[in-house]
Amino acid sequence: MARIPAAERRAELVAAAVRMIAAHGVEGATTRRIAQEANAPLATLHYCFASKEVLFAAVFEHVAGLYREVLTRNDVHGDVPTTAGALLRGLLEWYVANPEFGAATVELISWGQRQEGRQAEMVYNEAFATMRAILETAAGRPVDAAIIEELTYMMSVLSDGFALNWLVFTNRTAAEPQIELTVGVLDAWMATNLGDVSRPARGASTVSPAETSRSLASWVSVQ
Amino acid sequence: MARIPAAERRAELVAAAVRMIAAHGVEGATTRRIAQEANAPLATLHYCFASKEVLFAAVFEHVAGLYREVLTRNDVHGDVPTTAGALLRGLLEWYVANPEFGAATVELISWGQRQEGRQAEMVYNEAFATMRAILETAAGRPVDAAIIEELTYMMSVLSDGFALNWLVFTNRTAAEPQIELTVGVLDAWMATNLGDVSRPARGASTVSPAETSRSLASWVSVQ
Amino acid sequence: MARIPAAERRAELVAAAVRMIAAHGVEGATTRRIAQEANAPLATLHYCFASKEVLFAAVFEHVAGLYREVLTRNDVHGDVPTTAGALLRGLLEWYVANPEFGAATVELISWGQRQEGRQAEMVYNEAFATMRAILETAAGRPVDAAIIEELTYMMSVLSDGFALNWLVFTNRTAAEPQIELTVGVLDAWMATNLGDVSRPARGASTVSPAETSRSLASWVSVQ
Amino acid sequence: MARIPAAERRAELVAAAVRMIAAHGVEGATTRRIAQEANAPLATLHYCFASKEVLFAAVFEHVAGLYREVLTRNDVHGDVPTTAGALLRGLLEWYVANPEFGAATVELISWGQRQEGRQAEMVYNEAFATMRAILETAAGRPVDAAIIEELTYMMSVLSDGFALNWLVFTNRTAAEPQIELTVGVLDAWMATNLGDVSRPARGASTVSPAETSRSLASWVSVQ
DNA sequence: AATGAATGAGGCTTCATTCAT
DNA sequence: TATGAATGAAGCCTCATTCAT
Repeated sequence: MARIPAAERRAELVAAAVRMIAAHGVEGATTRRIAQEANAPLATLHYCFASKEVLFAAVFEHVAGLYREVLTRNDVHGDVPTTAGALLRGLLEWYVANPEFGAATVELISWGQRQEGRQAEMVYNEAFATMRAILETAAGRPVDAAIIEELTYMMSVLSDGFALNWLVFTNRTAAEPQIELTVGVLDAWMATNLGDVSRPARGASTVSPAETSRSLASWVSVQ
Repeated sequence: MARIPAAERRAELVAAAVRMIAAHGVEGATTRRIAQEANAPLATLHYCFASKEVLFAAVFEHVAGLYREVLTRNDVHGDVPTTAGALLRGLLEWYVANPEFGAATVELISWGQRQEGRQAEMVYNEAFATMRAILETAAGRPVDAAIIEELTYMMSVLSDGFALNWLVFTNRTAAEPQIELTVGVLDAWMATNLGDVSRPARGASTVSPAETSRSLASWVSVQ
Repeated sequence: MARIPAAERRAELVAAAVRMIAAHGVEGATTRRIAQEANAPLATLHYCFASKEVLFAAVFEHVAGLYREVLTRNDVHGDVPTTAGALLRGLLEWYVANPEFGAATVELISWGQRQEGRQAEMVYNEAFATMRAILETAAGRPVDAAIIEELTYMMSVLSDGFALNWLVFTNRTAAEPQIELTVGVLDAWMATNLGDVSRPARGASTVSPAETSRSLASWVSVQ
Repeated sequence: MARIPAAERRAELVAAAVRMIAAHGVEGATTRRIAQEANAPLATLHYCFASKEVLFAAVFEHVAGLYREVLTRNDVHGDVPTTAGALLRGLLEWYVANPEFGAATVELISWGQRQEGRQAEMVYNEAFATMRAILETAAGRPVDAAIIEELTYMMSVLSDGFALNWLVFTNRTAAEPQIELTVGVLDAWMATNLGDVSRPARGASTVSPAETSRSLASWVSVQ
């Protein structure tokens, strides 16, 4: 009966939903559980959100916002490889620090993919857009879209793969070296491929070391 | 509905369960749907499997077997980097060729992680073991466990990350370059960390013995 | 939503309720829908009417008023058979012109019959009273109550039966002959029981004084 | 847990549904109430009927069957007017003897009219078909379809109108004279109009008494 | 006085499971 | 042994109503 602004109630419910999805999966995140977790009567959930679907849409927005925030927070304002590495590291550390969010995200992605509305895509696209913006700022000048695309794609692949593995094993002691390893993979790829604007889309780089370093030189903005 | 021995029914039910999980997710793979898909009475499901959980355990075994088979089928019997690249490529191509199974696997992993029995770990561990065995055979002799560990870890991270992205976008035209890119990332890392810089991403290694220097010298089996 | 005095709101809410009952039946005429249709906040409905039941009581009054109006409007100020026929015809044509209201009325009658307060009876009794008054005026002098009773009863039976059939089939092309037929039945009965055999069904009576013999002689006002 | 043949259970549920509809209206005939009235757990209702809608379809069939039975039982195998009068009287007496069924029927008709499937029409059409068959047999020879149509239409109008009035007032002492009156109305109309095959569809009969009796003579089968 | 916010009760339906044969 | 029949628990959602302002 406590009079709580609707906006606040909504936020509470979304947070509770994330927690329940993390704990019991999308399947187990029932309206009852979510409402109870939010300390609200079941009917209140439906007062704030017309349907579970609508609530979950808000959850998607929330998760997308979290990603944006994590990425923004980890922008080191360095050159492209440095920034990309920092972003990836930020994501991985965030997963390790918030195991529930990793779990919730994986659940949501795979659930959202079967729902109407392509909400899973939305989360990805927003994350891609944020990465892209940060990386373009880091480059300090317009850069080949294809390369940015590849870079963001690999960052998402690596962070997702890391997250799935972490979700399964949640081995805290292994996490740190795994982060290093994963970031190292991105670094290795950037060292080998970054800066080569004319690099063919397919196949491993055949760029000679000399060429690689030169083009890389024009990439790493000294800012 | 002809009376069919329980043993046969079990296999049918597992297959039906896999199909239903692929089609509707773990959430949507209800006992009713599975039984119907297997052309069996609902009660038969519980006659063959004590509970849904037990049925899903069998499903996990089945999926683990699929992974083993995909990996085994893609063993090119080359040196380590070549073999690792081929295994990864095999996984990614398998995901692209069977979009439902990618979805089903992700669902199962994240579901199994919440259940008793660590079944998700089992699937991973079995896949790791298979990769390890193949790579050790490729190496031709016992090798540093840590390096194999890193390699298999990265292969799983990359294939999982790829799978998740593919699950969301299922963009067939983008898939091929993404496969190249993802395999290329593994290559770059192997080249950097194992020493092989110029091996082409696809096909048998054309790396010259000279280039295969340093760490790789002790690694790449020329077979 | 501008603040509107309660008195005005009451009328709006009753009108909205009638519309919603017509459109969705008593079952579907929820407080929410009624409030929204009246462009009023939901709480206002309960501010204006203690309960849904009270609102529906007002709806009954409204419907009773509609009947009174339809009957009054169709008073042709002829003799008794002519007037009775015109009243019945007026009702039937009203049903045909307002299919939703026929539905709403049937719904309300059968709903009201289950509620406390005998509101369905009230609507009938008011309609009977209106018919009685019109017919007594048509007779031009006090007449045998039993005959008026029979006449009004049959008018209600015929109009209700017509309404129910029309409600089910809503066949516009069939409606006109059905009206003729139904009015014709009343005519036939009046002719048999009141003596007027040949009065045309429609328009003013052309019955000759001579034919208006027997019981009707004491009945039909020549005015 | 008592093992009851499904068919029996279904019949019990349908009967319970009719009783609940009569008592609380279609609106108040909730699955819970129906199940309880049938002494069955709620889930059993959905085991026997896929949905409330399906249950209600069965209820419609049941009611249609009752009508057929009442009509058949009241076939006196006389000539057309006698038979028609007997059928109508049978219906009215049935309503008086089973007030719940009248109530349930009115509810169902007005509810069914808003649902998919035109089930209300089905009930009517079946009743019309039964009447038609009985009357044609009574005529002893093929007769003008239009006249049978008019007759059956009026029988349904009169019985429906009677039922609605009875539903509202349920005045047992008034019922008997009302039955006489209602049947009398049909009789009067038949006496005036029956047998006139060429009678225009519109307006009261202008048939002279002589003509009427003659054509009637050819109608009333002496059998 | 008027209304956003909130809610207990109950709506229909589906679930995994067990019973009785 | 297999399987139709049956069911308690729980799913999401909407209802009329009341509370607090």
